[in-house]
Amino acid sequence: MAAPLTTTSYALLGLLVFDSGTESEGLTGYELKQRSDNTLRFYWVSPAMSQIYTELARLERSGMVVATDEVTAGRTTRRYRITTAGSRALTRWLHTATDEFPTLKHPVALRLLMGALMDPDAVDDLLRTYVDALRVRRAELQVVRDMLGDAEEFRFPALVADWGRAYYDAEESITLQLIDRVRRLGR
Amino acid sequence: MAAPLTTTSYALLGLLVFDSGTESEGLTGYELKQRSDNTLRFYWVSPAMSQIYTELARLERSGMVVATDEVTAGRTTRRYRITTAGSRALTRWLHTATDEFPTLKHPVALRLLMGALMDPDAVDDLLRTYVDALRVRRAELQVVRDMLGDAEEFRFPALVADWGRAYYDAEESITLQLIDRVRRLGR
DNA sequence: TGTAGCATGTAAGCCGTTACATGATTGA
DNA sequence: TCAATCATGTAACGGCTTACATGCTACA
Repeated sequence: MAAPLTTTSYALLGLLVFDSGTESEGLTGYELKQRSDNTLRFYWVSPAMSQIYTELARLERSGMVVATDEVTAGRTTRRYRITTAGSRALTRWLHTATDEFPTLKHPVALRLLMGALMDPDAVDDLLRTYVDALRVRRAELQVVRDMLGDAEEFRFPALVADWGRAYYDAEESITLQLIDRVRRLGR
Repeated sequence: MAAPLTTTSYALLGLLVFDSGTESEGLTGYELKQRSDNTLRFYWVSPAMSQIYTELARLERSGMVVATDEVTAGRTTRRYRITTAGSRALTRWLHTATDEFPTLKHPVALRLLMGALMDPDAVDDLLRTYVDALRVRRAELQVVRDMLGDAEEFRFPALVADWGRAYYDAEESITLQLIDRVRRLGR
């Protein structure tokens, strides 16, 4: 058995397996970065470019992907495709029961925990800034959701995008309630 | 200016500042771990024991905390208290506007993204297991919330605990809807 | 002509985890 | 007496980020 992959590896394999349906030449590291900025970032992380290249090299060494070099006038572009082994490994991982719970690092909640040390205005500011950021995020996700449409092949990504949207909506309404409660506290 | 602290450092300082109000002798690394398991873990992370000791040593070097050794018959216990410098640094950090957005690593959403590669039953399983885990978490947080009560000094932690509870509730109801949608898809 | 985007990588370093190592105290 | 809990640390290492380094291509 090969060394177990990280979740981020599987996420990248997921992007590649989606692409493989379309009979394309594969994806470059650069393109992979763009796709992960579009989708993965909302539910996992969007790895740094350098991390993607490192990961890709590792996946290639373990036979999960194959690369083909396109040499176009002095410049080499590497395109990666998922292999049968890669897609088998991915499917196996998907079917492996897991008890991993989502990890949340919430700097706003963390700060609010110490709200007693803050000016009331600063607390209000903190929460309002967060609501604004949530709206921006929600809008960004909406763009992605619109791109997915209701096409058969994008059913699951669309489902997850709807999930994300509902999550941002819930966060916003909770935060607005908090703003209210904090204001009443202040007086 | 000293080297800037990590968010986790500030989180630990927050635990220490809360304790300092009660005129205690300070907290041991071990106690700090217990407290972070109780609160921080829901909104940030609960660092490993070894990380807490490392962090504490660093905070001491930079004058944010002071340690006193209690030597009790062959055994040494170190208790840490926050210093004035530490609490000033913490307050400054709290008032520093930030645009950090929460980081979410959601293995369930990530897997659902690739739901097309899974057995319908496996997808159902995945989501149901998640709902169960959410309920456990919610119950754990409820215990913490009950401990906080409606005491003046725990107002903000209580507020944040309510936030967490509302978040788990929202996640549960969204996930239940997803289970339904996925089941309809399957037929 | 210059800047934004395409494209690929290496190096240094931090944060944090797991594994390892050790020993005292308390209560069933 | 034995297990759980209290208590403190070191070592090895992995994942990921930022900074650095390089150069082509398309377009305004």
